[in-house]
Amino acid sequence: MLSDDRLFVRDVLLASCAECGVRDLAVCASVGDADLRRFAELMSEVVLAPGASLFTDGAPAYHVFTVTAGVLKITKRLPSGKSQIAGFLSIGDYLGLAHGKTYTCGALAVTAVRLCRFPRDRLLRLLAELPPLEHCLRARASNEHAAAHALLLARKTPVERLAAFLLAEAHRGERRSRPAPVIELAMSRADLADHLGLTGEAVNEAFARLKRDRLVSLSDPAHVRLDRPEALAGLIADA
Amino acid sequence: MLSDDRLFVRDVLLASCAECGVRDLAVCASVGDADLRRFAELMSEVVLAPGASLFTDGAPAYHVFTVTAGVLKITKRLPSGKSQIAGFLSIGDYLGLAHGKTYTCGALAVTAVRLCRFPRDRLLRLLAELPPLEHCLRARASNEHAAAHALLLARKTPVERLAAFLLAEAHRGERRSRPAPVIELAMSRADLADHLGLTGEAVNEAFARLKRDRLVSLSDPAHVRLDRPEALAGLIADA
DNA sequence: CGGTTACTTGATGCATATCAAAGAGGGTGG
DNA sequence: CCACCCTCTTTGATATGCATCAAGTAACCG
Repeated sequence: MLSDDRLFVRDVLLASCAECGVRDLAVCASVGDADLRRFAELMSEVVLAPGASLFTDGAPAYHVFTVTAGVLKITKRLPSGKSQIAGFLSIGDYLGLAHGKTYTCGALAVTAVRLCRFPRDRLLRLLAELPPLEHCLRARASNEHAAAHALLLARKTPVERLAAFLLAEAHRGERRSRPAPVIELAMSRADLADHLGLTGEAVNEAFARLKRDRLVSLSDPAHVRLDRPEALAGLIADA
Repeated sequence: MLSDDRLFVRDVLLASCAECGVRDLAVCASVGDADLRRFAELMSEVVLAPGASLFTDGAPAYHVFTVTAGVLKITKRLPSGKSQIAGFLSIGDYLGLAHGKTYTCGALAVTAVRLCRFPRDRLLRLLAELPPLEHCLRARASNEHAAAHALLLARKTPVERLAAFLLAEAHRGERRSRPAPVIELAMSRADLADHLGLTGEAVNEAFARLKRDRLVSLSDPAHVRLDRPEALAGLIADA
């Protein structure tokens, strides 16, 4: 996906961020006029053609960006190898400020895109001196992370949900009795169904399938033996 | 749901938390022996019969609890008025430490339950002097909150997902152009479908239904006019 | 003007919700 | 101790809804 041939970078230094028409839409608005010059000195401009990749999931995070025009899609690699679109960014949004040293997601241009680019390490040093900007960045980051995470969990089959629940219960039980091969379900099927977002019948059918495939065995409705936990974990497509 | 007749509270002060058999399973383990006496002085014991309510969603949060036996279900009231089971708690878990002054969820006994009860305000004062305990509490709280939130979003129809997305886009657009009656979708149907966890056809069908019900109108595939945003919001059963 | 891509529409099949009812377990009262 | 009733669990039949497959239409580009 590293189609850098379609990625055009022009190190054009604007006269000043002060002249930026979209400044008040972005985090840049929280930089006072006094500090704006030092801020602008870090910046260079990037232009992407539609479909071009800005950075990929897992790549070293050298830069932080602010979108000044166009739309990008943020992709997230799933454990299964496939990737899903976690969200879209447009004018005024920023991206690339990962916690670690690599990007935790990929970014591709949907339309033609124009961005302001900041070297990550130099921006981080500057952040320490500009509390309002840092605050602004962190606030936006947490918001968008939460929203993005939400939709990724939407598609789950009854078997997947039940498997996830059983493994979670087994894991929680491990802190008491070590091997924890049998878990005790104190709640009714109806409560379990409610919690998993299913009907009682669907929960039962899911249990039936797990039993048929010899993944679990039930001595009675409340006691579930996990015969092949690793196979159970395999059912959960993506965490 | 306030079946307090079935809620038996015995103010039995244990000789000491030091004799507690499940202490090492709970957050109490992070209280050193030296501080344990002051900690134990706040504690009283509570016993619940199966089905009994410990506290209800929105009630004033006077106490914090640690489960020493049995299983509770945590219920969360949804905007639509119905409530859903957000999770189950058992031995070693604690509950009731809300951020505000009221409980953000309800708690009902599934089996017979025994708990240790601590007055919230006095515990909070003690927390300030016991950093390890506070750290332990906060860590557990964030984990379980995140896990609980995840499953609540599982059941969404294509129309609900699309409506939520359109409203989010409209809201995001408001920071640029004020009334924002028309939103521009730069991304393809396929990208949109991927993001919403649907197929392109399902997205289309959802658009068709929204058009048929006069909630939105499309001049072309990329421009969506929200004719009745409030009705759109009504489609989203629960946030 | 032909080719390509994206959007839209229709037909089919699978999976789960919904509706309905029959067995299993536990508790109560006779 | 037994019979009865009640709740929970389990099973089956039907219907809806979304995915999948397949084809047609419209816009864009060479």
